[in-house]
Amino acid sequence: MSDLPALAPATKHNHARCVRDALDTAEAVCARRGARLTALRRHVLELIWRSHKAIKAYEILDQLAGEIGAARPPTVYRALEFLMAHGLVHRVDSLNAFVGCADASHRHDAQFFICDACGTVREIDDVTIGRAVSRGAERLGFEVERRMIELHGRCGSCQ
Amino acid sequence: MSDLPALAPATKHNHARCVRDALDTAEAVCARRGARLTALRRHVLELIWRSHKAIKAYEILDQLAGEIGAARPPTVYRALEFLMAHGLVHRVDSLNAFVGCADASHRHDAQFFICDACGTVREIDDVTIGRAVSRGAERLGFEVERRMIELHGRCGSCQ
DNA sequence: CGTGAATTGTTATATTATTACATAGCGTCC
DNA sequence: GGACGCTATGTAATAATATAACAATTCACG
Repeated sequence: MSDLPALAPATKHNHARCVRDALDTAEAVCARRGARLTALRRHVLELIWRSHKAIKAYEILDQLAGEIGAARPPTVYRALEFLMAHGLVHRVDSLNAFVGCADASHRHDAQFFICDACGTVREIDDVTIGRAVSRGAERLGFEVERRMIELHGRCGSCQ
Repeated sequence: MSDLPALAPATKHNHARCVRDALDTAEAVCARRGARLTALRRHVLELIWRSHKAIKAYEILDQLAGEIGAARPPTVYRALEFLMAHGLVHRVDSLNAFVGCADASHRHDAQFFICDACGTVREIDDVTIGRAVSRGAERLGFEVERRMIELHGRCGSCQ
């Protein structure tokens, strides 16, 4: 399992461009809101986008430490908190890890398909799933505020 | 937020019986499989069933320690591992906590509705949600092995 | 510039979980 | 019944994940 970009092989994927787009979107989103995408936060976001796998907070920490010299947990967790607050990054609860948001330009539901073989996390927003959940909630009289939908298994190229 | 049983108030709920049923089912499931529901494992299962909230491993540990005297993390985690392996308990990843399985008698999909106000976790098996997920996976060529669907919000009585 | 708010640094600690190895219980085969 | 082997439990240490609390710095804005 390399650290290089992991995506379905059928997908012609220019990852440099993929990262650039993510960072550009992040800049735009933050600018629009008057939020400060500082060098540190941007750097953390970039580390997260090095691959399409979920990355752990302490992996980010190690990489930062290797580059900046000093880095402590709060540095990373605060950056993550900011990035998540602005929808630029998602936390994958079942992995205690973080992944770049595939479409940070607007708020949306998301479901995560996590390949346990190669580690790739594929984010989709499937309205059918969303609606099914909403109807289930309604039947229970439950008001949903946060949805965590994470499916583990094997991606197409790892089966 | 008390530690007493928490369920929708409309639900007339005899919790003593609810626990007894859970333990009986557990005995039956284990007997059928030749698995040993030891005193310790049974005790942990009982602690988990004290309420319909998710309980943390270290809360179980504290309660055990108060009763048995000594108790160390592996004791609890091993019991949990056993109980989960036999479908008697679910892990709620978004809470790092554990909840009794509402229907341990057979394998099934599950979705969890977690009230962030009172802590109650309601487990349902909604085929519509299940099917929607399966179709989404199919479209991606993804083979799902484990589903984690946890919806946070407010239950009917906490809105 | 000077000021207040936001950001980052730093130390310590809390919380969650596992590894590794020792001991004890328990079934079964002769 | 005793030796063997397997499963379960005890114990100590530590790894992995996350937050609290307070100090120092930076930055926007007047």
